Amino acid sequence: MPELPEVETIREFLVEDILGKTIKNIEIKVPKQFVGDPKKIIGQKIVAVNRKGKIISFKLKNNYYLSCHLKLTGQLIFAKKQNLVFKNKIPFNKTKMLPGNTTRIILSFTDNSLLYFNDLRKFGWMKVAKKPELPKGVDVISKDFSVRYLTDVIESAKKPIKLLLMDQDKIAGIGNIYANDALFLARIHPMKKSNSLTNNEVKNLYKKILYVIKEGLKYNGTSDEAYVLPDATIGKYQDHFKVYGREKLPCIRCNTPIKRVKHSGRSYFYCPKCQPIRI
DNA sequence: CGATTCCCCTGATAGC
DNA sequence: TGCTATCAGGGGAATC
Repeated sequence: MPELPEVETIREFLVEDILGKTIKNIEIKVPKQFVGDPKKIIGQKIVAVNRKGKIISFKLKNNYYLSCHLKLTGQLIFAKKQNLVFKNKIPFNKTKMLPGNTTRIILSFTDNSLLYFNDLRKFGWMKVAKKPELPKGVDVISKDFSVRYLTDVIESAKKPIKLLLMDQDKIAGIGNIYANDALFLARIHPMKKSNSLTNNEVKNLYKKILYVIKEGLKYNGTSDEAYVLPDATIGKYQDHFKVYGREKLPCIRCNTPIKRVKHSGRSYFYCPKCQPIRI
């Protein structure tokens, strides 16, 4: 599921691929996934490729923005021309060519290159508006995300710390993978009440959050499901998971089997020995 | 208001 | 083999 490292990796690739290009046409195959007036983007040059949290926004020459959220299974894949055969299999698509069975929206540019928005589960969206769609929270890799800010947010919340880390209205960019892994490295139980963390725990957690996000970026994100880079290659952070996705596998630190519990419809992964609920 | 559940969707998987 | 029920999950809406 695309979180900050995945979306930032996509953004960096798209700066190379489509920044400065002019949109020739848009084909919307699933109308519910596109919000706004598609005519507003036709003939417009892309003058910036931005990101905040998990949302990517293309700024257009006419000052409109095309924003995109990939949710669980969204993909943004670039092709220099039609009928391009990709070297890699595209997850959840039957062939190595696009458009595929999960292609929902297609942008074409005046140089005949294309950007495909694929999304198996149809939860993602694109939106055209005069302003970019922005999460309220502070972006994790912006300079506004400080120990001070994290402390303020944590001290004023009672909910489980993992839920807080994933709250996009507070901190933008962290999802289930990096929240679970950061808490493991910080040796904090994911269900621990936010306002029960000590100052040292918060400081340490801050470091571990930045560490796992940087690890995610270093490996071009996590491709354990649908996520691929815009060139259809895969990220590799899944080979470096700390606890996420490791239910019943030995803890990388103490060999204790990793536990997985469900709460509020989401999975919590943790090592019962390294992350005791009481400290 | 805070906490929890439902819902959107479809491929993978388990159960019979 | 083949059909059916269950599950995963970001985030907004509905409900408790």
